Amino acid sequence: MDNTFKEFLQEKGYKFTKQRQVVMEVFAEREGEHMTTEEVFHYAGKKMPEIGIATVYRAVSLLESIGFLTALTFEDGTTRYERRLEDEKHKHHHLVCNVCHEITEVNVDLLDDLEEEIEKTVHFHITDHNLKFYGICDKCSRKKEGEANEV
Amino acid sequence: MDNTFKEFLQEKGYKFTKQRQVVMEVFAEREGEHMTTEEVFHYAGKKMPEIGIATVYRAVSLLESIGFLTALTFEDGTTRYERRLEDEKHKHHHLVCNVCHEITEVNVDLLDDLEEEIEKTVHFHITDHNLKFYGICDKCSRKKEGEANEV
DNA sequence: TTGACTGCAAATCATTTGCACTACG
DNA sequence: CGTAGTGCAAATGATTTGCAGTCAA
Repeated sequence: MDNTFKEFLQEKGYKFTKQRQVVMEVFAEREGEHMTTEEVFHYAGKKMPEIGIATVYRAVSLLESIGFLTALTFEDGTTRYERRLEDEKHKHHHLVCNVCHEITEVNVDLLDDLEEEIEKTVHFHITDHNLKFYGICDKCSRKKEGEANEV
Repeated sequence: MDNTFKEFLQEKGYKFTKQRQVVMEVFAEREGEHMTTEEVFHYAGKKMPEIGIATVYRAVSLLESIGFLTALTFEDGTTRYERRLEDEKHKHHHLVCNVCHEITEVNVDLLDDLEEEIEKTVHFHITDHNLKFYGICDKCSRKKEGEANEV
């Protein structure tokens, strides 16, 4: 598995260093998580205590630029990263719970029609889009009901 | 017109101060612009040189909380504000040009169906959504063509 | 070997906060 | 008049950068 990581970097002309490896491993071992750089640093530190946070910042932004990661920006301004899956087509969007702040994913391809419509109407060449839904997840809304009954 | 501003604040129990007035005026005079707090500060300073940036930060976030403004967060992490129009229904989305960074607006209501679908499928109660399109605006793509021809 | 990469600490940038002062209601 | 609101400067938090030392190719 490490080998894939190594190639990923070397194909693009970057060195495969221990710290980059560690950062990549953190993402591989935490599929589905959306981590801030601080969080990545925290997990990376468990595997390699000497790693510096500046290095993690540099690694994470490098990995984003070469397509290993995708950056997500939320309403509250925080930036989080997720591992970019191989199948690029598979565009997904995020549901952000306002209570527990958990981020889940949904697949909706309907946006393609929308883009086409906009391109024609407004003459704007769309290359990317960003859709996030905010609300309350199932878990939290059940919890709320429970609390209400306790009164 | 100032009177509306005054009421807007006083109805919610806030004082109508000169600095808040100035900030509101800046937005009123720049309909359609999406400004960072720094930019608001800059324009406000022309009307009232003594105003402090901390006050502008405070004013802008107050105005957002009482519905006079809407905050927008972009991919690059910047937060910008736009004046919230009276007709809340009128949900619009943003087109962000990657070249000139100009932000334009589009109206698309199709998202409602999408939300409904998601609510049913994933059991997530959606209260808000955020959709942005990134690409190249008409103006910039024409400019690019021009440059290509110059070669 | 040697330039890319790293760790560290200092710098930067956006935003927030403490505090004494001011002015709106 | 009394308190919410302000200006200023210092504090904060996230991210970046300069630099001397290190290590992958």
